[in-house]
Amino acid sequence: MITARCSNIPNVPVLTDFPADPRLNPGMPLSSTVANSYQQGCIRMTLEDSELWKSFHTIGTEMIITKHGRRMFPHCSISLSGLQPFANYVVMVDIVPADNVKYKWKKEQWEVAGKSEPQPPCRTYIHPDSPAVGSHWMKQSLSFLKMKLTNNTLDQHGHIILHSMHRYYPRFHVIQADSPHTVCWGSFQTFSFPETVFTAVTAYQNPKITRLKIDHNPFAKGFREGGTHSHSKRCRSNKGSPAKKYIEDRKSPSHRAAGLQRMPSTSQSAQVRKKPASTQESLKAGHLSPWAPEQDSSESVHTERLEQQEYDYGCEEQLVPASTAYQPYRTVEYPRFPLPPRNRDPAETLLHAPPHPLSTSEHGTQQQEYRYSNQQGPHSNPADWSQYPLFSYSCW
DNA sequence: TCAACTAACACGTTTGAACGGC
DNA sequence: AGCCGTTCAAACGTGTTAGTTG
Repeated sequence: MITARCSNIPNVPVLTDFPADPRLNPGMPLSSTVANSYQQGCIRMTLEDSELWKSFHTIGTEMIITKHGRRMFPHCSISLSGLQPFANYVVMVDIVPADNVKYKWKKEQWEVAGKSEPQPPCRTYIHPDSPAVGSHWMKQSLSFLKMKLTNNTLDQHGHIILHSMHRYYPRFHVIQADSPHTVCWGSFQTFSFPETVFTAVTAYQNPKITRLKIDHNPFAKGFREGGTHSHSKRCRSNKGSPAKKYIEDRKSPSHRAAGLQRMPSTSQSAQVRKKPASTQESLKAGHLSPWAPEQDSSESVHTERLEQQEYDYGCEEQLVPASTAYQPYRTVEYPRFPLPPRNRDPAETLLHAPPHPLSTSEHGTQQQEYRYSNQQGPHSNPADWSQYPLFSYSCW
């Protein structure tokens, strides 16, 4: 079930424990009808590990943020198709608020705890392979494994700055550009996935999330054994540990004969290719939270409530059901300057200027500045446009 | 008093340099 | 000399926990 659609707002999933009052959820997507303005040759994006994401989403994904930066788990990994093989593209991610409230964990569930904090400086993580030709991007999946989240607003490492106890979702941008420094001239498309919404936390609140992470995150294997991961449990001998066995296995002749070697490191490889059985088991075990989508997220992204919303992010964005490759019903192109010949009304293009995640009603000024900049043409120097979230951060 | 946050901790995984064999 | 596979230690990433902060 494809649910891509056109709208002026970020597309986020519907979480049924969100407060019913739409004023508390201005970031919720509109349930607009699917447009038929399919554009030939437009880009498809697929979320890798969508089953894993769904497993977390079902419970209510939480992402740890720390002062020094913490990776996401599950991490963002996507695959692309429909790019022009020999054209250069820059792929980037930013993380934007899913709504304008903050939450608290109370009595085993999330509750609204008031209006959101002023948004921290929004940063963009540019995929380290950028820029690369379309054939490169389409060759294999793109992993944003090394992207880190922090709650340190003074962070100097370029990590994505978020507020704890707020909900966010990642947006993926594909920009046709020869350099990250020219992305502001490139035509770009924005994608988001309904199951990637998460709550930023400094410590896990929902124990189900902890268990799920321990089950799937290789770095958390030290916490797998036992129901409670007490300190005493962790202080155990290395004897028979997975790592020890791993080293021993690699030494054994059978290991060599079987060709079991350490995989070459690559930033492109998806960490979790197959959903372990434990995920399904945990789902079967009744880990369905009251706010979980009760059906495939690709079918759950529309709600009536959303139709009431008018939330002007000044952008268009494609909502991508993760279970299938995205089939664009409508694409958004932000043309270069000077404009290449396109069958598009330039005035319309300006209306769809790249979104500023802060461009909520509270941040209308910045949004206006952004649009103004686009209308005026290229910025004179990087410093001019680095204030805008899409161009503020690169990771190479 | 309580919720949120921080740093330290121990453990597993990843990385990459060094080494040896061909 | 160059390639390939193996080894291994250091660096990194993880969730937990106790203490701190507001």
